[in-house]
Amino acid sequence: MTDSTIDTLRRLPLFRRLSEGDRASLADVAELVAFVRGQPIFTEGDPSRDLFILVSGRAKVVKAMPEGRDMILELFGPGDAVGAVAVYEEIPYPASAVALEPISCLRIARTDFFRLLETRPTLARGILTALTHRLVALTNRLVDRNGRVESRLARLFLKLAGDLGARTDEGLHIPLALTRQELADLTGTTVETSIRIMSRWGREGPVQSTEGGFLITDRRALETLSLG
Amino acid sequence: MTDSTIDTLRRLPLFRRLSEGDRASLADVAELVAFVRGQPIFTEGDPSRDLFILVSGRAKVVKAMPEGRDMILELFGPGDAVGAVAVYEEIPYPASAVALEPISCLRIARTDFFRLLETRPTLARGILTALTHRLVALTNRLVDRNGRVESRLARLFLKLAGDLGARTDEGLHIPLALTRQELADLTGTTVETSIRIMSRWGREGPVQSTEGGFLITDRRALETLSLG
DNA sequence: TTCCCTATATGATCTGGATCATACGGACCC
DNA sequence: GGGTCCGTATGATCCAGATCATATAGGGAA
Repeated sequence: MTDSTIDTLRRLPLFRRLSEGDRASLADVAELVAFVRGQPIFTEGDPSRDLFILVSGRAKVVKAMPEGRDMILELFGPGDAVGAVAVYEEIPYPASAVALEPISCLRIARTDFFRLLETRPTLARGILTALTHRLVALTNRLVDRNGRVESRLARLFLKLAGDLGARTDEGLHIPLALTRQELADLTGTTVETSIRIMSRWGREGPVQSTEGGFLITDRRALETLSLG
Repeated sequence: MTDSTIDTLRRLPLFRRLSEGDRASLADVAELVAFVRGQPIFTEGDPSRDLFILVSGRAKVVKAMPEGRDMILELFGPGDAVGAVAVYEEIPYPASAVALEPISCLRIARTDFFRLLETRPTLARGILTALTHRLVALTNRLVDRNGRVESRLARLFLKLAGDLGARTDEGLHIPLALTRQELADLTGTTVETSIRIMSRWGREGPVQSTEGGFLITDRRALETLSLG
């Protein structure tokens, strides 16, 4: 397993600049684990024993709101460290992480993580960068919660398109199947409202639902909507 | 100036654990500057040349929304580093920082900041901790934006009380003068709504406005409201 | 003093979207 | 086959709070 783990590490931006020795010692303590769609990686309130680094697939970090509603705090993709803050702060996971599709990730125990941090300064630098990026992203999420729901949904699809959109002859394809509920959790609205907008868009508008994802047929219209 | 700067550094949590030598080299590059209430420390879009560390007083970080409305992203107090992310990422300030009262802070130029980061690993560790704390705080801000406006306002006052409330015989006193507009910017509502709630609370409710701040007369009632 | 500007205050509307209700197709299981 | 989920869909109703409008009390500046 160790050899393929080293290969995996070599492909992740976070670890690409490490020396071979660093990567080897990291591979020693990292274990490759897989999850199916909908499976929790960890659950809100659990003691944070492990840090996870996404290798393939996407995951959501959700926080259960007091009224029972869920709120999606972040979407993670390959190379992102999930649960890093909880592990670093030695607090229980403040939110749950759930696989949005079949994923694989590296699991690193807290104790190993801290040992690595002490012995590999370059790793600390990489983590610092990752954290500042997440701070910027979270700030944007805060700002994004303003305006009409339709604008927020439009902005969400523009962001998804930027992150993982693939040009096809029919338009921009987003290969990520999100339920209307998940769209609602991402934009801070209710299922009914997200369904209403999505079905209207499906008829006349700029985004179609496809099996396994979405298709943006009119990016320009989406940009106009995102401002309103 | 350097001597008093070292004294100042010794009192900030972020730098308390540094060696005397570390502090001396930091004091060499830090300059103590003052701002009056309402004065911008830096402005959104400006190139991020300097990092600021608040020594006394409070400041707000605001982002101008497209519709002209302002949004307060964070409140900073003594010991907090303002503009750290922009400086570290070498991007223009993504938001403005404005003094909420007469403040003083240390200004450190980007180049000096990076030089310090390289030569003083303990400093990097301290910054890492500060960043994770801010991540947690920002996440809470995201979650806090749910529920009725009155609940959000109640939660805001409970947080302010926890941060800087002082017990008096009449109740918990918050020595920070925020305008109704700033309360609105913090809770994501309009001036009119924040004025309505504050004047109702002033008559019958749990929070009174005083010169120079607020007085919480019924913390229990505020906690009840914060859940609604 | 008068003028102007800002913060606070309060009333009168209007509406986006939450809430409640009902319905329908598909997947899975017994 | 007939249940029982779950995701999607759509209509009907309702209300918190945005918006618009107007008013009053300081606080400077001239």
